[in-house]
Formats: sequence, C-alpha cells, structure tokens
Amino acid sequence: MSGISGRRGLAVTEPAAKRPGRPEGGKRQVRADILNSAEMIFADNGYAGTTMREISEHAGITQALITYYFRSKFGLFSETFLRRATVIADCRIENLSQLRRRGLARDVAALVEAFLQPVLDLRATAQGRAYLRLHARLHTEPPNLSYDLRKQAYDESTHLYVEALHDALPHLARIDVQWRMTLMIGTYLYALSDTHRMEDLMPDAYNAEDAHHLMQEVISFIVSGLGSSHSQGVSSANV
Amino acid sequence: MSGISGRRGLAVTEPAAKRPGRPEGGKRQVRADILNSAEMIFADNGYAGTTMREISEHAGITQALITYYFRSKFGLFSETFLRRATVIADCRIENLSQLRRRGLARDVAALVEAFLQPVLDLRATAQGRAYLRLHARLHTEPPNLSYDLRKQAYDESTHLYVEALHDALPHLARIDVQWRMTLMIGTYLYALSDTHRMEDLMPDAYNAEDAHHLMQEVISFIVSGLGSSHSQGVSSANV
DNA sequence: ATGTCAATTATATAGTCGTATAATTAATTA
DNA sequence: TAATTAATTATACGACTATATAATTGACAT
Repeated sequence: MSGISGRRGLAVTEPAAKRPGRPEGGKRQVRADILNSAEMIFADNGYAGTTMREISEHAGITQALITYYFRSKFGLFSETFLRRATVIADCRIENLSQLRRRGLARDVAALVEAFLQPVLDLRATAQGRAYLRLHARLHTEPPNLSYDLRKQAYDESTHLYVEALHDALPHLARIDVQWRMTLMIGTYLYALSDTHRMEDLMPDAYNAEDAHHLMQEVISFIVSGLGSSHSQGVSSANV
Repeated sequence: MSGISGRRGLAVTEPAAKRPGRPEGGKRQVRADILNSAEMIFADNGYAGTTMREISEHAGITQALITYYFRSKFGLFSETFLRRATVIADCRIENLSQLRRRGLARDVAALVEAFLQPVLDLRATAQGRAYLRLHARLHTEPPNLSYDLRKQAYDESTHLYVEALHDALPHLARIDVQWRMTLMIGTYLYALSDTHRMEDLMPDAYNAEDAHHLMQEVISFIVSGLGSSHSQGVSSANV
C-alpha cells in the first residue's frame, strides 16, 4: 500500500516484515498462525485439495517457513489435527473420571454428554468449527493419511467409553456396544460438521440461536439409539 | 485375438488395442469401464486426490479418452456420482409409494427401511461399496463440488420422506423431523462407509451374517433416535 | 468404392505442486 | 564484541497436473 515500507497488511494477525532475515520484535507466534490457517484450509479443501501456497498466503508468510516449522505438508497436517485432538481426548477422559466420582457413570445420557461436551464447545468459535470439519473429513481421507492419526489421538478415550457404556448397558453384548459407539460418532460428526446442508434442508427455520436446540436433538437422538432394543422395526424383509 | 502382438492384458476387463484408431471389435463398453474405475478411485482418494492418469491406467486406456467421453475431470466425477444417485433416489420414491399402497406409510421402522434399502443393497458388490464411500465422502468435499450434485440427486426424495415421517410422528414439530432426518443420514453414511474399513481390517472375520446384524443395528439405532422423546438425557448442564 | 464419422493413441503445453537450498537479518551466547 | 544460532525471504527445480490437439484406424452409410 505505502511505497517503500511495502507492508501488505493482508496477514491474519500482523503486518510482518518483508525483508529476509529474522524480524525485529520478539514472539511473533507465527507457528500458531500457520496452524490456524492450516486448520481453516485443510478443513475446507481436504488434504489433497490444499496447497502449501494457499496456507502460506493465508498466514502471511512464505512457503519455506512452513517447511522450517513442520518439515513437510503431512507434518503440518498431523500437527494441525493433533493439536486439538489430544485436548479433546484428555477432556473426555477427565469428564469420565468426574462422572465416576459423582456416581453417575452408569447414566447413559450423562456418558453421552461427557463424551460430546468437548466437541460441542468447539462450536463456539470459527476456528473450532473449522476443526470440527477437519475432524469429520479425516474419516473419509485415505487410510494412510488418517488411520494412524485417529488411532493415536482417540483410541484410548473411545475404548474407555465403550467400557463405561457396557457397564451402563449390561444387557448388550460388547460388540453391539462398539457398533453403537461407532454410530454415535458418525451421528455427531455429521451433525456438527454439516450445518450447511442443514440450512439447505430447512432454509427458513435455521438460526444460530438454535445451537442449543441442536445439541439437545443430537443428544436425545443418540441416547435413544444407544439404548434401543433390538425387537423393534424390521417389519418386512423387503419393502 | 493375437494379430499384431503388443497386447498388454493389464486392463480390468479386456486386453484392448494398443495402436491408435478405432479398435476392431464392436461394443467395448469402455465408457462403463471408465466409470467403474473412477468410482473406485474417487471413493478411495477423493476428488482432489485423484488423477486422470490413475483412472486411465486403472481402466486400461489413455487419458485423452476420458476427456473424449466426459469432457473434463469434473464431468467424469459428476457422472460417476449421478449414475447411481438417481437410481437410489428413484428407488426410494418407489418404495415410499409401495408403502402407501400397502397402508404402512405411518410405520416409522418401515419408512426407515424403505429409505435405506437401496443403499444397503449396494453393499452386495465391491463396486457398490465403492460408491457408498464416494457418497459418504461427497458430504465432506468442498461445497462447490458437492452442493449441486447432492441437491440435484437427493433433495426431492429426501423431502418426501421428511413429509412422510412427519405424518408418522405427528407429535413432533416439522423442524425436529428435519433435524432427525439429517441425523439419520449422517448415521447411515458413516456406518456404511466405515464398514468398508472394518472389512479391510478383518477380512476373514467378516461375513454376511455380520452384515445383516449390522443392518439391524443401524436400523434400530435410527428408529429409536427418530422416535426419541425430548425429556430424556441432558442430566446436568456441564459435566 | 468411397467418404464420413466414431474411437482410440500419441504428443504437446502451460501451469502448479512440494520441497530443497542459498541468502539475509536479528537475537543470543560466549 | 565476536561467533553462533534462530527466523525469515527469495529462488530454483524436477515431477506431476489437467487439458488440448493432431494423427491414426476401423465401422458404417451411400
């Protein structure tokens, strides 16, 4: 904009220096800036659909700086995902402990809430919603990208909840609990990441105020599904 | 068959000619071959992660032939998706009509089955399972890719089922029916596409009985979720 | 038989991708 | 203060991308 000084002012956080070399001030938190940009763009375009250039432009730095901090595209992707995933998993584990201390660990609804609370909270910020989309998308990315990350981040906490649910639903076989846990994850991932489609299906009635309503819908849907008895439905073999 | 030797024999279906020009026999159904290859590869790698080369090699033809039949990469993607989507949507509509004729249109479980039957049947073949993965993945692809396709293919039939479900669950507000319909779609998409990963992980332990069992799990989970009453759950505001 | 059209390969092109490396500047340390 | 390290830009590179075009061959109608 302003001639010689040549600051672009397009970066998300700060103008940033344009000359090579270490910039003057301390603490530029450019690392976090890169992660935030990556979170947004990976969420929107997926891994293969995202370019390093796009991220670096969004973050207001050069591509080489991404390599400097994260070694490679996949290194960046991995850290972007794990940054929040570990927090979510830890929070779920802590919530479960709290339920146990309060003697509520056999209440299915309480377990579902304890499991979902960390991701529901993410809906409060645009950055958090971006992560939710990234998270949902990871389940459809090629296994060589997603499998280890999912396993590393979520296996432990998910297994703890399967056990807790099995205690809360002792009449179910363990494998059935696992399936229902899977269905629950699919339900919330789709619901939380695909608000656009919801708006499409109900163009007139959607507003941000209904976030709480959606939460209740999701939780009651899941709680009912988890506790369903096999007898119902399946009326005729072929319709 | 031999003639000028250079046949490669690597194509999925037939040896195919190597020289330029129109090949000798009639009816090579190469168009369908391309669609099948595209279905597989788009399903595994997503739109951005798939290259025309990969598809053409898998189909045993040259890249230019894809452009010849489908104009562009997106043209191929679009036709790959719509080829089965229109069949699924039509089948759902027909199933609903049949339920109405048989007086079962107010049975929630019957409605769920009628809606799911076309996609459940796709699980019978590897090609069909590939489409299911592609279908699930479409919901996380960038909107400019997926929006119009989804809308064009599924909006009509989905709206018909929302109306039918509203008739079957008259105590619910219409918007709640729409929420639950969305949750149902998320549940089955995740369940059916994730199943493929299960098959990959334990190829030996997977059999048709388990498939039927899973189907019942999914249906009863969804039927319970659809009919859930709001009162349950939501025990304490913050866990 | 002959000319037109359908179906295919071969080749070229302009652009974009991830990554590697060198140059540069400031902060930190000895 | 001198040397080293951290953080940044600039530039280059080979591989790969989607697509366009030309050449080639057989089928088919006249």
